[in-house]
Amino acid sequence: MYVAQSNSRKKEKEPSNLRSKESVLDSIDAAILRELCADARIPRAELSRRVGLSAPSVGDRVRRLEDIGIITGYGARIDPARLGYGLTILIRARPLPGEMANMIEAIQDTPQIVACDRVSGEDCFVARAHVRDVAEMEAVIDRIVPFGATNSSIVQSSPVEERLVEL
Amino acid sequence: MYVAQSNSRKKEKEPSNLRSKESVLDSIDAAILRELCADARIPRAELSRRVGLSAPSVGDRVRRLEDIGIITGYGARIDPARLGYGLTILIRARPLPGEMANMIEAIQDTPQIVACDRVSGEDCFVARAHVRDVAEMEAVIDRIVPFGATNSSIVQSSPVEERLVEL
DNA sequence: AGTGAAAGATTTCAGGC
DNA sequence: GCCTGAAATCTTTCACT
Repeated sequence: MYVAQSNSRKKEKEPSNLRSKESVLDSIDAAILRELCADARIPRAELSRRVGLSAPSVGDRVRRLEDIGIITGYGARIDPARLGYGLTILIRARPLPGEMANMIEAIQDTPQIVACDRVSGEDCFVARAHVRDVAEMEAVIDRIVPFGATNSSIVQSSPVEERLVEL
Repeated sequence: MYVAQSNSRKKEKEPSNLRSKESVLDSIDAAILRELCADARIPRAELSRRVGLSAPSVGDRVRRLEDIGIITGYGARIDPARLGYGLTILIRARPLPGEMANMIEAIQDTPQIVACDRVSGEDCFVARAHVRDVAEMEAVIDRIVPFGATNSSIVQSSPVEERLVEL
């Protein structure tokens, strides 16, 4: 099926600047996301300089990225070690039959656990916790153990620090 | 050894407001951290209103929290699903003898992997990746498989979304 | 630490290309 | 969609309580 797409009646605009309503990002949007992930509080003037656009245009794009849900918010990064939580641990857990709800509740009610995913496969949960020492690690594990099997590991290093997917 | 600490010559200040140089946070610091984690771009005036302190004082505290390394930075939160990465997967991996360096390199060079921890115990690495579909999941795994054993899971939900440790 | 005000930036809004 | 320029806000800093 052939449809003439060129030379149709339309305003003479740079085709490369056209972006479909909610799909892909152009290279400038990608640059904006990278800069905002690195520093959410960068001034608009500095941001616009780095991506090569005027401040109002950058403002429009940032607002659009927020509106369509690509940017969901802005947060401060906290160093748990400086708060006294010197150990980061990962806990894999599989609830006993009938204990799923109790295990979820125990995980959510344990403040040292800062993130938890439910995953497919043998393990059911993978949780991340920050603790002050091994004794507190044990205490955290003991909150989950009543409801199933756990397997804990101490994080030694992070070969990949939190980063953005390819754009 | 007895040293008189009360009634010594000092300015009459509220003892509860004294904070040692780099140790604990008072409840206002904790409130500031919570607010900034929830919204790093909150205006100072609004922040000071929420924590019940004047804007200059809040500014001082935020600067201090940055200076002593508790706040390490500010970042934008991105929704990978809106970028087309509809699947989040966790990959546990253990390198074959002599393949440790190659596995680390493969992990770091795979852009879909957005975080990776090296942990103690049987598994050596726990990586998080965002992929567009199962085919891309397979492609990511295949980049690591040559260097050791892997065990992959699909993230189904997150009972605990990224949150701050107790303060 | 708080208040109040002034100076410096930033974000936002016009109007035009 | 982007730019220049001005208005409205916000942040920062300073002096003083």
